Amino acid sequence: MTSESPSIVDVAKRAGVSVATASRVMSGSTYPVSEGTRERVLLAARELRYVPNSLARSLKAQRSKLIAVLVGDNADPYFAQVARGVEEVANSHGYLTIICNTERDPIRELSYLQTLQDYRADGIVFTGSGSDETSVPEQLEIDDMIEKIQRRGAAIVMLSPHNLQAPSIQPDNLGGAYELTRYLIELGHTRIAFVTGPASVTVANQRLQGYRQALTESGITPDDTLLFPGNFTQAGGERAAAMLNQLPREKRPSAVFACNDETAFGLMYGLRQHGWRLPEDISICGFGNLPMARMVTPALTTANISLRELGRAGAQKILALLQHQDTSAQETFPTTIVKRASTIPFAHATSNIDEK
Amino acid sequence: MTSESPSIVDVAKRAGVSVATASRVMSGSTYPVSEGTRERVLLAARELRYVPNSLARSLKAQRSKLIAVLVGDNADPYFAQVARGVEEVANSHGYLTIICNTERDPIRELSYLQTLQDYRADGIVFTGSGSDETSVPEQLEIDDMIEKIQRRGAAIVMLSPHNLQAPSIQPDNLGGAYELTRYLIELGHTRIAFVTGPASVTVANQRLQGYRQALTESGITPDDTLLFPGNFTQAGGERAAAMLNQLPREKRPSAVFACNDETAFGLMYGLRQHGWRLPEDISICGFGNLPMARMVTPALTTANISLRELGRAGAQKILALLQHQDTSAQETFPTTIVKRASTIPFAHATSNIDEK
DNA sequence: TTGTAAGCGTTATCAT
DNA sequence: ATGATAACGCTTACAA
Repeated sequence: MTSESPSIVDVAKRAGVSVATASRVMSGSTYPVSEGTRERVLLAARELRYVPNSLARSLKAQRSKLIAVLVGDNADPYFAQVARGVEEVANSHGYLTIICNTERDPIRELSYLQTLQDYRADGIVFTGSGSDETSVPEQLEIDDMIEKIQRRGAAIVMLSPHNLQAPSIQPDNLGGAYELTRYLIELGHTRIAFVTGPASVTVANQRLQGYRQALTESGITPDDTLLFPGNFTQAGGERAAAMLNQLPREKRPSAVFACNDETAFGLMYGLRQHGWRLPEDISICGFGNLPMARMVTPALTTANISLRELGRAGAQKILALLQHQDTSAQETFPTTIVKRASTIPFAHATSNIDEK
Repeated sequence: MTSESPSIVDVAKRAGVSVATASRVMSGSTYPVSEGTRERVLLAARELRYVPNSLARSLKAQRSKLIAVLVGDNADPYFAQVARGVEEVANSHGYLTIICNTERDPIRELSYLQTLQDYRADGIVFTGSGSDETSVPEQLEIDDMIEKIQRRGAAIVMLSPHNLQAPSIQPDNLGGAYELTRYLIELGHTRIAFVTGPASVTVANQRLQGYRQALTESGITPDDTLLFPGNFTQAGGERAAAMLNQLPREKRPSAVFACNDETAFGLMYGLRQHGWRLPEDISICGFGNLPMARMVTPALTTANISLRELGRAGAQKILALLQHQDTSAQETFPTTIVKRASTIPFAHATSNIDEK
């Protein structure tokens, strides 16, 4: 138990030099040290199996070389990929990555922020947060905390829409949803349902807005009876399927826009359980283009977000901020729609044929 | 930039007490402090917005309250879920979780272990490592490193088979694969192909072994021409599909055991691209029971591993070890097979019908 | 080129 | 019950 890890003092002693010199060698300082002593120190360190203590180093240096990534849920492939991207860049720059699952709960978010402040994390990448709700008291505290963290010199980057005072890289949710809806309309669909995300989550509402905008522009009045509540999970999609199935035939939409891919997967599964044939009975699109989107049957039409790349970009922005390189405060991250088999022309849909 | 975070010294000054007293209050020590002073300290801390420095605390306490989880790739849902479970338990016990993507590369593994040693991580959960290759020089160094880490007093737990000196919780890969293969045999299949995992990765070979064992016991001689190389990815599964498709009709298997679910997904996708109908043309099973396994068409027969729970168990074992509670060195984690639509009786298979 | 010593923010030991 | 002080392991002025 008593782990007598050798410290730099031991190394110095063994090498017969001062701690300062030993430190200069071990820390890779540019400070001049004669070749002879350098080697003696290195040798001593090797012999003692010396391991520098990052905690002490960080304490002294006032920077931890720790980057945190706050995600809604790492078990969700969306977040898992973003986190992967963050870690990739962080690691290649000598940073460790701390992962925090917030479950989109402001209380948990706040608690993590507090802890990360305690640990003097150098950077924090936010994703899967962002609520429209400004009335929640925690939101104010989060605002406050974020400011404190930034004042300390740490960098914060948001990868989802947020009304906080921090640089962000935001996927073009509105644009993607708009394009996707336009595409459905071009296919001839007019009754297009929408399965929402969790209430008051900004990303979800941005997508809803894009959907509505496309409808309106095409002269279709958004019909709120075609809005079904979801929560970004497969289970939510399945519940929406049950509700769709309850609808009298003539009220059924010929297409559904699911707020994210997971929802679309659950929706497809649920509808099929209820005996619907896809895509004949209904066209479906998702959002995100998860790796499974092309694997399901029928392959899912969706909007691609290069999630791993988004994570990488987030981490890179953190690094840039830490070096006080001016980076634009708000960047947009492209989303491009991917047309696949889950959406077919209204002309081919059974809902259309039935009506004939 | 100059972040004048107040330290405990400032709090003490403001409260008009010694740092010792302030510390006793702030650290939640059991040491007696009069109610009056306690409140003065608390007030001062609040006014100064004092945030204890975990780095300093860890340095002093010789424990970092950091737990690391080493995964092959966090973008793989298998690992993402395990990591989620680890983080869940870690967080609820006041630990932060560091995530490390090793890409199953011993060099990267070693480098992470080194860094984690530097940071004095209290615990390390390994998963997605474990090679049969003992000849690789890095493997020896990893052994060495692990021992060093343990000597320091840190806890290490393996969640995949490993020939290292550390406690482990291992999913019953052999048993699951055995059961799954038995099931295929019961369905009447005799020509059962196997898509492997990455070469020399122990988990993959354990599954192969279970498959072989079941065949042999049923009097079927394992046929190595039915072994197709995979690598635990969708892409690997797709390549295997192409190879299967090349096979002359009479040499085709009537069922395939894919070494994990991702491979099975790729395989299904690939085969369908080549015009195969599933499950009529071939039965398929995977391993892992990822959330998508039930969503694909046909729903995938597979062996369930409660991955999040596995991660939780891993973290719990770390905590137990840190408190020197004796926990059994080697635990087995159950796998249970889940029968779904992707596997049908040989009697219903087209390969059988064709032969008639 | 090398060494001395102060300090990063805590906590624990020993006095008082 | 409270306080002074010495660590924890490292880096960096400042001296030599």
